[in-house]
Amino acid sequence: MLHPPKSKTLNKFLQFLSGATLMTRLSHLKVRLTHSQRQIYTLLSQTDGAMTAQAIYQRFQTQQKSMGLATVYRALRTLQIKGLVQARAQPNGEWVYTLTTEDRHYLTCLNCGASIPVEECPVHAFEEKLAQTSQFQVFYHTLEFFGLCAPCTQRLGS
Amino acid sequence: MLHPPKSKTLNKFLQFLSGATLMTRLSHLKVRLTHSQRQIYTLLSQTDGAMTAQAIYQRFQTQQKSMGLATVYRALRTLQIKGLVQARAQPNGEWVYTLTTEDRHYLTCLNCGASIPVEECPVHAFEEKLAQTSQFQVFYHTLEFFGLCAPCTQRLGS
DNA sequence: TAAATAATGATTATCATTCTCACTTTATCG
DNA sequence: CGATAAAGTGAGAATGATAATCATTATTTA
Repeated sequence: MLHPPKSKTLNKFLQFLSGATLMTRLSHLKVRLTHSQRQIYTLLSQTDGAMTAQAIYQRFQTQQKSMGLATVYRALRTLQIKGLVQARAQPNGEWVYTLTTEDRHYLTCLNCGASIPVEECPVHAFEEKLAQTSQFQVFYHTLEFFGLCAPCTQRLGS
Repeated sequence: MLHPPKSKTLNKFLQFLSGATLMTRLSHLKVRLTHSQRQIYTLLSQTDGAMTAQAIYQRFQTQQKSMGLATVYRALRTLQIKGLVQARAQPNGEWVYTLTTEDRHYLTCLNCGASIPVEECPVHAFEEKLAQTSQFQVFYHTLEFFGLCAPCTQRLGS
């Protein structure tokens, strides 16, 4: 049984969700978010681009009510398991976090680490099919092309 | 760790390459590999599945001629820039390395970290088109679906 | 309201990865 | 060839992001 979301934050966030994955994500919404989780979710929704856990921590340090570093990591993990937030590893090893509604297709340079978002994506239909045919509950996917960007190709000679 | 065994020799490896990306990778094969790089390449070609840098280091420790840890990391980075080796971040933060000929499509559970290879892939054509229309030199791509595996979905109640 | 449960924060611990620097090997070129 | 430059290597230390600990506080549940 599904409890309908009641808070305004959740309603706003629902506007982001669409399509077949909506139901799977909704099933997780009945679990209330803690204060910290909601704060982080709100921050990510207001931020252009991705943030590292450390950056999120720093941001809350500058506010009246700070948030412990451990809480940031715990909340991010919980938000991921709820399907609301995704993590992506950068070549330098740091993880960046975004809402699962953000861009998630990149050209990533193996040399300088630059990540260029790709607009097009041929796999949304595949994702839905996969979610139906496998027991796996798909929240989001990442399609990443690795190689060398033009400047680095030139710089390295080849 | 979770990859099915694949073919290993350089000749066989070349069979996997096709179309536009073949030339770009061949251009890198001309560059000589150092002794360490070749050793790591050979090890990966003889290993089923992916290895962490630490595991590679350990493996060479047990042999007569050991290899420094820094060298392992340096060689892996160089092999990546040459387009011969790919790295993939696991949810626990560790990186695993495989030849760029291995499977690279997964269902990854956000809770337990299990990665299940997916055979099908709808983006190979897209990759070639992308390599031609962008200045980016594509070595390989990763298509990863994140969510919860069946056991974890049940375990977490939902 | 009281007891049970979950979340939090300050701190410490962990550990994969990178850096440093002295040394060795390989490449370049007169 | 030899000399010199350039690149690669290894041992160990430093880095830094993330996880673990544990006492305390907030939130649910009955």
